[in-house]
Amino acid sequence: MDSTSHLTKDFIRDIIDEDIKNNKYSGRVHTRFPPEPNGYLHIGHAKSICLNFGIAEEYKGLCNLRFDDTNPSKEEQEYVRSIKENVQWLGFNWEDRLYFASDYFDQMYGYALQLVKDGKAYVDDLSAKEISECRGTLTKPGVNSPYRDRSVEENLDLFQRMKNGEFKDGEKVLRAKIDMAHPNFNMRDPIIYRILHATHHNTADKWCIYPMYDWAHGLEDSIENITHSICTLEFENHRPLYDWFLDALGVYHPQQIEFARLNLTYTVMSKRMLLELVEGGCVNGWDDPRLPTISGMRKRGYSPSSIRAFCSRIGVAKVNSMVDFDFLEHCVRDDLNKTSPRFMGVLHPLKVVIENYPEDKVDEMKAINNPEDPDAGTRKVPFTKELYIEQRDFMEDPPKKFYRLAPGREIRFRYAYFVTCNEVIKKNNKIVELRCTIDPATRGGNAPDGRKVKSTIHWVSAAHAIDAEVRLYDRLFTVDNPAGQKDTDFKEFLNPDALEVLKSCKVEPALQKLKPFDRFQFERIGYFCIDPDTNGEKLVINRTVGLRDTWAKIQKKQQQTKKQN
RNA sequence: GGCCCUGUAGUGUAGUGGUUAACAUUUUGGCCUUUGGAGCCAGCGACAGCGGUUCGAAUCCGCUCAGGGCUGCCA
Repeated sequence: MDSTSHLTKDFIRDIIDEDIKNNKYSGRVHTRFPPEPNGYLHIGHAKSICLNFGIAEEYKGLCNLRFDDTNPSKEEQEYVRSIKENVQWLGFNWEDRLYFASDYFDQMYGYALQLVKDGKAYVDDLSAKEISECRGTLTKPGVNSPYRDRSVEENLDLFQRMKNGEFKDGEKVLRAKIDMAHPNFNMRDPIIYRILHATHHNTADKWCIYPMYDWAHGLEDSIENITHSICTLEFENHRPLYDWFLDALGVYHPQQIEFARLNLTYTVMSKRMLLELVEGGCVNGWDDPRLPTISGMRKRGYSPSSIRAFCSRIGVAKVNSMVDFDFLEHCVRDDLNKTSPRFMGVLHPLKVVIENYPEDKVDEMKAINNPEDPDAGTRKVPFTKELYIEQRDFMEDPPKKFYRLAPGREIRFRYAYFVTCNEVIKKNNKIVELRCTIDPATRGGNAPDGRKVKSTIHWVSAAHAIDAEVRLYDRLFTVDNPAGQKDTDFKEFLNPDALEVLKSCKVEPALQKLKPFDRFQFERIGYFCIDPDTNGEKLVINRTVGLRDTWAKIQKKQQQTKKQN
């Protein structure tokens, strides 16, 4: 894959290289992407997907899609559906390797039985609160449960009765017998099974005991013959337990490797916060284009390849870091620039009348579809006497360095003519119309006498324009780290201007042919895509990201120097 | 107070005992241009600190400092 191929190796690929060299796992590479189906995937998951599936591709190995569905109280089929869709959309293929942790519940139970028989696990009657109290603190060792030394026979009996539903939620748990004084909390007799009388999205009411993450995850990896179990940094302290379980059972033992999860400025990435925004109505669902969810980004107009390129280019390491949102935007512009067809669209229309142009004439101007891609060809754009241009492309009293249209000034209308503004028509002191003339000799955009103009602007024929609603998206939050502000709820930093709806935009007729999710560029404005709200009556367009805007920067600077003086 | 992990330009990464410390992004100039887009050229900008080992340390060792994680019957 072109843009997604990594330029330099990271520490994970170094480990894999070393393993292959040493013939560990007989040179196999088998990874997995193991989401819990309790929410929609976001750009942080994309990093993990690209890592796991990407490594499998590079090493000619395999990558499984596995749902880690061990907690029925939080999980839903709808999330399973969306996750599968997102992974596919990103361009990855799990082939016939779609698995559910819940498919292994029988095997996991069998392994638990083995652990009990080996005297390495026991049933504890302590309540959740008591267990917590016995666990000790960061500096004080824990104390043993009074039930820790039950006989194997008693434990076996009790555990089977737990499974048979003889006890209520929370009455008993199965715990590994490790070390209550261990400096690592995860090793202080961790809970393996809890009682939960809940209906599971996959196994329905078959089970009333459910395995805990630490017990389940290593077994899932082991059962699936995974070689490298890649997860995020917060599981570092769990690795000794991961290893302990697999060693205690004497089963196939993959290795866990941890990397730093992705953080992005001006957004939030935790499922809890995303859920809060969705359920609190701060956004319109999980696929709101303001959200960093895969579904939201898709609707916003991000291409799968742009996301893959981003994930590849940010690299993988063990330092906690915060990637600039600017970099994501750079990656999407970079990708879309090469692939997007260009169109002309006017977001804030200002009428222009060409005085020296015949009333009924329609001239088809030839426009290039994509200057980056000659194969994209050309199209015809109708030019007529009455046109719309962008309000910001005209200034009655232009400041220095404003090169666009102004009274008495000649500029170029893209793919059309040199145009001179002669008169400004106002109503209530507001500019409502411009009277201009063209130089007929400049048709196509060049003057036979070789004279130049300072700028080129886009336009749309009034008679042919399609009305469109354009939704402009901006960053979701006003601060770069909304989740990291002490004493203030992250929602306080929501950007009220993250969505701006423009109802009366005028776009060129060729847009009619596009379908929902089609991506394109409005020349001189930015990258956009068709929103699925589009129907026969209404054309709705989402802005993915604006073009780099040098004039806006100059303007900003001019205003700043004005303020200083 | 314990255990684990991590410190390289503003940001993200590379660098595995000898390099003018690299790349990308950001930013600042300039060139080019029928998108003030794209592209091209140049510039600014970093090894957390202190010791040690070594002819030589961003790299190895020690200490200090800083950041992150760990006390769910969540994952």
